[in-house]
Amino acid sequence: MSFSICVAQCTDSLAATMDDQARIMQSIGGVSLAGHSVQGGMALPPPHGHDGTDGDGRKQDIGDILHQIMTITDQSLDEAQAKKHGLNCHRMKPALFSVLCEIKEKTGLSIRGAQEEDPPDPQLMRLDNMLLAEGVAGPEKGGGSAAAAAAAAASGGAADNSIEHSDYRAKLTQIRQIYHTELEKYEQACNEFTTHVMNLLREQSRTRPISPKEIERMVGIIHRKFSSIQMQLKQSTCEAVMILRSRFLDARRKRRNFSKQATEILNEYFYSHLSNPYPSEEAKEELAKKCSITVSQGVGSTITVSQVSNWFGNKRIRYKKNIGKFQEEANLYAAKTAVNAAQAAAAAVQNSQANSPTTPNSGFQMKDEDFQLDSAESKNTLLSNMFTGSSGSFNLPNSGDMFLSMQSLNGDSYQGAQVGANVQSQVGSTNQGQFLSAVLVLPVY
DNA sequence: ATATATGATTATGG
DNA sequence: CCATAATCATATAT
Repeated sequence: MSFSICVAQCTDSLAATMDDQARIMQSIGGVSLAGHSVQGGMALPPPHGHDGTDGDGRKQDIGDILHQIMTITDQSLDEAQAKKHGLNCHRMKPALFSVLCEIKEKTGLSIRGAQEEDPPDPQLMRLDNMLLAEGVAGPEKGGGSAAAAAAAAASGGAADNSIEHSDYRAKLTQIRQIYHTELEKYEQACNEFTTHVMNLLREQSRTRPISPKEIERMVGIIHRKFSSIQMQLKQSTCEAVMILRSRFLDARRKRRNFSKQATEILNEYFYSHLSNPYPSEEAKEELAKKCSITVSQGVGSTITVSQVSNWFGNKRIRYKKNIGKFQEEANLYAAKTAVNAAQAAAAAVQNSQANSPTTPNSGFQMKDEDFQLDSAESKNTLLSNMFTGSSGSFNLPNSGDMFLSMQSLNGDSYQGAQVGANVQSQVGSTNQGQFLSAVLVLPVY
């Protein structure tokens, strides 16, 4: 058939379009639009039988049509619009249209079927779960108000914890807000685009057959596209959260030693309360305050209550684990407190300023009656600690070492001031000497 | 470069 | 929530 042959000669770019038309033309057989000139000057072939007697003229007509089609983009929008309207109004249009629909229905079924409901992407689910777990997705907790509420709630007990985490939380909130904003934006854009496309298709459905299924498919494609964009968003959000988290954890893990002074204060408390090295909450707060005060000159290394707790936890366990290693330290600090106590006592008794060259009592305030009590307690517990190896509730499982070492130092049993006297004759190391001399000062008061 | 010290975190139990 | 014990990871000493 000459028509189809001709059509087959079309350029590749037009082939698909023309193929449809060729089939349509074939299927409508003898029906033609002959005799009805179309607005815009496009003339359709005159009525002809299919006897093939007028092949050349027909070819010429078709050539014209093709030419017009190919140059249609050269025409103005108004012209095209008018032409479209003209076609729409053509009296044969309903018949043509129904045929087109029919064909479409047949061919469309084969187009579809291959791609259908894809299972939920496991990776997407993973991302969703993670975002949910990180609190990025899920119910909005009100951003700033939540942070404020949390801070308020924590201000009593774990204020430091909240402060430590506050900027992490702030950043997380920021990420969440961006995420939600973007998500909403995408959602909106998706909806807008969908309705736009649907309107377009509806508009086009007047001139070309579009089945509801096709629209549905189109919407599906759009949604898939947008959900893939959303997945990218989720992915980048996850990434941001991960980076934030790792940075935060790194920062937290980054260890900075306490200042010498802070360590001294903590050690002093520890060894003066060796029998029960469990500072109360208030005591911890005070220690934290003291430590941060003494170190105030440095960078803002504010030692928090939880840091004090950490310190005591570590200290207890490490002391208990290897008492021998801490002996020197224990003696040192015991001596310090003893000296201070002695000085305090001496000062109190003599009502004068008894300054010792070994320990310029700069860091310690003796005005405070608490401290004096502590000092008194420390003397007692210290002595019993040193010579029994254990005391109070802070029981030491392997206190034998200590006991032995002390025994080697002091073979006698312990009896109050006598101990000091006995030990005095065996002063060996400077630290112990310091301690012992300090102890010997005790009877002064 | 290796060893030790140390602050922080985690797991577990009360 | 607090204590302990183990562990991590870094800081500092050797």
